[in-house]
Amino acid sequence: MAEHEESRCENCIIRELNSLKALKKEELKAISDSKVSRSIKKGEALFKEGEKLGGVYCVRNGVSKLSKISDNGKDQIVKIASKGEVLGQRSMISEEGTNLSAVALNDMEVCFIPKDQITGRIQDNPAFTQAILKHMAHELKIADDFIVNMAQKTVNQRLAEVLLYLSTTFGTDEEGYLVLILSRADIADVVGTATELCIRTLAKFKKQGLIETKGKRIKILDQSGLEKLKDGFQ
Amino acid sequence: MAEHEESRCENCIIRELNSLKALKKEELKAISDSKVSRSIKKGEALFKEGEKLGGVYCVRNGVSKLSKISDNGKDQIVKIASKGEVLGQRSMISEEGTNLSAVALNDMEVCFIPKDQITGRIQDNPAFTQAILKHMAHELKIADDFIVNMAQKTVNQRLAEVLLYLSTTFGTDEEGYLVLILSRADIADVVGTATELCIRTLAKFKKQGLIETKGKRIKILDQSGLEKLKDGFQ
DNA sequence: GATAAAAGATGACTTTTGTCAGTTGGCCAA
DNA sequence: TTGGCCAACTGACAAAAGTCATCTTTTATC
Repeated sequence: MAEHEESRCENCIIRELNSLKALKKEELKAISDSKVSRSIKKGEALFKEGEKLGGVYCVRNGVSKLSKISDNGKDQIVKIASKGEVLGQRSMISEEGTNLSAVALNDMEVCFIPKDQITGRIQDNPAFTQAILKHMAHELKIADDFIVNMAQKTVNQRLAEVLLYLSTTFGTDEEGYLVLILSRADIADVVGTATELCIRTLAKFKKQGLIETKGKRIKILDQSGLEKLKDGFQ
Repeated sequence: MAEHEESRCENCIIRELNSLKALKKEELKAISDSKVSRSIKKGEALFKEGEKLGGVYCVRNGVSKLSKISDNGKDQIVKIASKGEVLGQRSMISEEGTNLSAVALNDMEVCFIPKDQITGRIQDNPAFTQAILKHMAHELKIADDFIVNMAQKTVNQRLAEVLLYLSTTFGTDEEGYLVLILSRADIADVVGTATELCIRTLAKFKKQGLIETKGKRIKILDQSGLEKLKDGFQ
């Protein structure tokens, strides 16, 4: 029985967003034959830190948080991954367990691609390897910037930055509210602070006319105000 | 006039420490012919953030700090690089200016390898590309861990961790003092705090019998005490 | 729609961290 | 030797962040 056209990797537009676009038709066909589609419900984990993965996950739909629990038991969200992102790639290449946990922030659809399909292509398709390398180099730059932000900026600045990031990355709806809705606790885990302080700071932003809230939904009212704040001009 | 044997890349043992070991004899010869050796005095910069690099620097001797100035004007040291490290590699691959500044912490000897020597090898030697990829994947894991530490740990914990890191990475002299001697300001810039708090915290550690100091030199007295501290059991 | 559970919000307080204004002490060069 | 300079150090205070207890609102479920 033939699968639907759009469920085949060769026809999947998602791959234009990641390193898989460097693969040839035949290679994609082989991957498509061995891949497994999976639905992940909001709140479910794709994998947990330390786990040995048998392959990578290509995100077709939905959003996932990648986090790690520090020695003091607090969770830190390191990245928010959505459509096109390939999860588990890094740990597969360095041949370790995953360093991060991946939990769905809303309902997701992912394709699981077995390990040997990826490692095989890294062995025999230099263009693919180079694409991953370039992507990883970029990720490393982002990580370095993140380190500097966490180390040197205040919660105020970091929260302002996160709100702007959510706006530019995931966009806003017709009413101007951020499309990606996170719990206050999750926002705090991205910012790297306690939930209470996150809530208080949001309330302060609201009082200052920078944002507006409606339940857990957030609307940015003064983008340039937030940008100034993030750069330290308070 | 023939160069000294040990100044040729083919004979340089340093390359065993990095991705260059994946190169073939002829490739190394070509690199050797185009490389330029350079001496950097303590305090001098190899490059500054934002600069476009014409190649990479392979560290033969000495230690360099890699840092970035945050929007608030404070410097954050992201990495301490020594013998074998290749600097500028990441920015070359992602074809951007450097994200970090590199400043010598003591007198250094480096080899400058022109850009096209590296990009050329990435194009035509898959083993080399894979070696860099694997290294970069590992660096990314370290960066993620760093993010979690900066975000979730106290200055106490982070300073304890830095001292242990300096000890295991650069070792101690006959008297037990850390071999790599950093100014208090540099230690503070690694930890991500103000110099005064760094000094105060060192004084506290001293009072607790965890360390001993003599001028700017530091000796670890109670390693397991520091390890407990770093993991949050104070 | 009632009820329980979870998430959001707030007050009061403590701890941690940052800042400013000094003093001390070692090192180098004239 | 002396003066100047810089890094190390200290005290006093202010600001930022974390914690705990409690209350309110929202959401989910029967």
